[in-house]
Amino acid sequence: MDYNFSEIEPRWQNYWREHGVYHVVNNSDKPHYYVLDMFPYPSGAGLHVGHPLGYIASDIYARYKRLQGFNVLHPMGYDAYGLPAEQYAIQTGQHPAITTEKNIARYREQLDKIGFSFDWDREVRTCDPKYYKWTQWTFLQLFKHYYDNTADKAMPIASLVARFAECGTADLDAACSEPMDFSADEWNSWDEAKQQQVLMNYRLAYLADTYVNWCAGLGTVLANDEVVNGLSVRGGYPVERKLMRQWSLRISAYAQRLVDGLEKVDWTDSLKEIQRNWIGRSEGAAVWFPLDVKSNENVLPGAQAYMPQFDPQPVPSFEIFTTRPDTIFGVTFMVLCPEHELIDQITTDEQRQQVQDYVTWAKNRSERERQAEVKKVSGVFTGAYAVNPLTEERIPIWVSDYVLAGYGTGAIMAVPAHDSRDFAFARHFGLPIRQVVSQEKDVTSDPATWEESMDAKTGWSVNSGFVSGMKVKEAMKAVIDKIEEMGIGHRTVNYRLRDAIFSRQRYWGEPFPIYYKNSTPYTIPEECLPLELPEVKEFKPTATGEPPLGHADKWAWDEANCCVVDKGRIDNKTVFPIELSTMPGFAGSSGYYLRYMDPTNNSAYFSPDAVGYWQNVDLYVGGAEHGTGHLIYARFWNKFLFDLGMSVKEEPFQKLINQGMIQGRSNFVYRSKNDNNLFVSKGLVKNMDDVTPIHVDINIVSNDVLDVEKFRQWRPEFADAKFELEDGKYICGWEIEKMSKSMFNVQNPDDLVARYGADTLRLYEMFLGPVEQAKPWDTNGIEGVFRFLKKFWRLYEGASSQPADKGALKILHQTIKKITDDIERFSFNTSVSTFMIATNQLTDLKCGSREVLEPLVVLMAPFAPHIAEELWHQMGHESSVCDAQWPKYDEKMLVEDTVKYPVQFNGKMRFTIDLPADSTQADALAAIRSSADGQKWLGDNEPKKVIFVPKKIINIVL
RNA sequence: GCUCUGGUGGUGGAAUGGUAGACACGAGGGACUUAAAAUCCCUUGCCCGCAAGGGCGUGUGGGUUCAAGUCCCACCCGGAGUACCA
Repeated sequence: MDYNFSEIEPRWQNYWREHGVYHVVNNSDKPHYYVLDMFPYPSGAGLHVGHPLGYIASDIYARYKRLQGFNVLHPMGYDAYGLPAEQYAIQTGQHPAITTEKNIARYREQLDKIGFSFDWDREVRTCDPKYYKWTQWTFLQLFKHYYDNTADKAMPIASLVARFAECGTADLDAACSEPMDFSADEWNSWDEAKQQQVLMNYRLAYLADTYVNWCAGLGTVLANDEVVNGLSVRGGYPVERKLMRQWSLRISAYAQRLVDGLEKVDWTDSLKEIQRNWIGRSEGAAVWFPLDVKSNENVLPGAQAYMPQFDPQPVPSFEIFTTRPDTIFGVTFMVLCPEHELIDQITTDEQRQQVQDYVTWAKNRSERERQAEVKKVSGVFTGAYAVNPLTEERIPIWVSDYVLAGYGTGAIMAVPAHDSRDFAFARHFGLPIRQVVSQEKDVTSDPATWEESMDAKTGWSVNSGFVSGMKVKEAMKAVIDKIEEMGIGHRTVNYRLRDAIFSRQRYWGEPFPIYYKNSTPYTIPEECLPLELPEVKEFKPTATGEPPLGHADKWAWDEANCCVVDKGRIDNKTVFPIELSTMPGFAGSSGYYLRYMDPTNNSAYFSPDAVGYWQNVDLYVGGAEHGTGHLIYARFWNKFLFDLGMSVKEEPFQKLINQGMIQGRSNFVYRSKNDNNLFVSKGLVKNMDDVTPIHVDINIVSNDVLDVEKFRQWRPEFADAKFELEDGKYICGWEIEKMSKSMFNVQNPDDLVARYGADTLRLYEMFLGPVEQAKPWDTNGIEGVFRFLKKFWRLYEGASSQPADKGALKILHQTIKKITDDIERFSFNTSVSTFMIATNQLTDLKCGSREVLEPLVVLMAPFAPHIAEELWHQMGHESSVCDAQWPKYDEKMLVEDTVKYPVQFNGKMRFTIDLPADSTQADALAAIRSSADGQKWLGDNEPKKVIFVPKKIINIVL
């Protein structure tokens, strides 16, 4: 009987479903193991061959762990909220829930055909109220907590309130938006609204006026990771900076723990590096520079208020951040960002007009413009001066947009000799440049002759007062010690990581469980969750510019009856308006891995028992493109839940594997420029200028040979196409590009499953190359894998209970060893090769022994579960191969009697020689001498040196 | 610019300091067949040679080593991330 995958595969898929083979329980004597895939957004296009790559790899590992005796959690679900379904709704009026439902059904159908071992009883969908109840719940907890830097964890707001009532902000070290300083009396004298306003400064989920990434094209605000080069990642619309009142998550409070945690996880260095760069920790010093009040009559007394918490100076000062305190003797000007609040107060009358014009211009520039013109230097002098606290020099204060408002204090001390940006600025405006670091001790040169600044953090200080002659590192320490002693600054750390903007002016997302009394936000009680997404008439923003939820009629909170009521009943006494924004995509995906542990729990996010059993994700597989988004947010979310005592591990994903992107391989036909109907085969094109390459659907091309009949039918304009053929064939050109519809290079897994079966698809995706490497999709090789499976199948047609001979057993044990090693290091492409080698060898030996074939089928089961299950049952087993036992190799079976030694002379391989495995160096040399090959190369010469590596190699140096 | 990756036959790739090119695809030749499909066998890095055999070969140039695709230094090229973060 031939290998009939189309009969076998659906039959076993039904069997698995009916027998609940992949159902996982939360209690077991077995050790636990959690294998997770990044769940997909169900797009309208369905899966292409790139999606299952990671799923297949994780499925192999999950099945392998199960065969090793682990209780394996391997769930799947859908990241179901998102922009495309909503954009589609705006265009067509079809409710996003319907679109999403349809797309999920299609995904499920495609996934089922590939034979994954997912426990579908645990499926989650982020748009399901039973699920987002807990997304909303977590948001409420974030709202009700603040970050205490002393305890280094999140603490209840209630304890902060108690503290304020007792001692105000005294000794408080908490993450906040603005430093605050008040007494218990002040706190107690404030009314409810004022107190709420103050608390907002500390909450981990807070409402604030912040500069946001406003994307008019999508009608919403975006997080930093959703914007690339000034354009939205989704849709590519321009993004501008805008000051808006938005919900944010105080993820910056966790910056240090997010950096530290990277030490504890088993991720690739490159991904850790991406996160480290994104968090952007830099050590340095905060230094207060006093204003030169005497020489600047325009400085208002109000400037003093700029330093509310820290007031060491008799004169007004402003704070800067620097990573190079050692260069403080080289400061020749100061720069403020255009948003800096000091600008108005210090600018002189002569400069006022110019400064105002510049600030207006800078603020109105789009992010894209600003980024595109980074090389262009711009700025203006304020007319005011600061004083260098160490040299007492008078230093001009400038305004420029190369200093960013969102980092540090939005003000810098400029050291043009040792900072390339300051250097460019100084050169452009003719400001002085002073060398304070030299690469060779006491050797200086005239900065006027320099072509660039010396940014390196190495060398010695020069022209630097008391630190002159010190190494850069010592000078840094000495300067910080000095400014701390003077009380004008301190050692500090800055992070590039900004708080995550959490509001979206969209419909298809989780509603915020928040209502407003006099524009002060209040939380909807936890027991009233979920706050369900209301129906709306339209998915567009309202005429007044409100988010789509503004169209909802029933969208007001009845405080007394704790229910959502009609908007018409809003009286701001007992019925209040509900928040109109929804949460962003990363809200639902930040904690889903925990929910899989206990997906139907209605009284808690997940039970302590469930998380106590599963702990965290042991293996997470997904794309590296989530490095600055999902993988940061999820780590933050998990750490917060850890602080709450809910999650039990600080890091959610212990080991992480990035699957490489599958690129498309496009095919081209070449249309003659002289004859619009003539297509020239690739080999016959003499000059590429004479032809126009046209993308052609890869589904009508096989091994780069075009099916000309299908091409004529493909599109009406090609119906009468003529061809110039080579050897009777039309050969297409090819190129590696992104996989996309417009390039006609999308490969749909269903077509391949229909043609070759799921097992072939699974093996072939693995056979393409290392999982983590990007590689082009090319169906050319799939035939080879299909042939292999047919050959593997034939091996079992002669299965018998005869004992196996030694050779066959050796092949088996070698295979067990290699496959086990390969799976452990996620080298699945070499596993497939190993199966091919074993099958070829056993076929040559005509081995039909069950003693060999049974363990072999277990080895195959994680890779090709359908054929393995079929053969397993054919050999008389009643239970699923999924519950078989992973074979162990016997070292004794691998022992070789003789070893084929490569013999090198001066490091060049000349011949091989068979020697007994226990040969010594002397034995080997004697054998070489007496062999014909040995005579030829060695003759009667005495080797200068002989390297003999037992069982590996012999190298003779002459 | 900075950071991280990668560079091996016509193609995908293998080789954890020890025989470079495993395993496949493609190509060429052959067997079986009325034919096709399927299956099987041989050849296939480049150069010289009828052959035996030899030389050259892992982006480039150096180095370490008995031995380098693998380790070190410098450079070139591709991909990804990031982008005035002081």
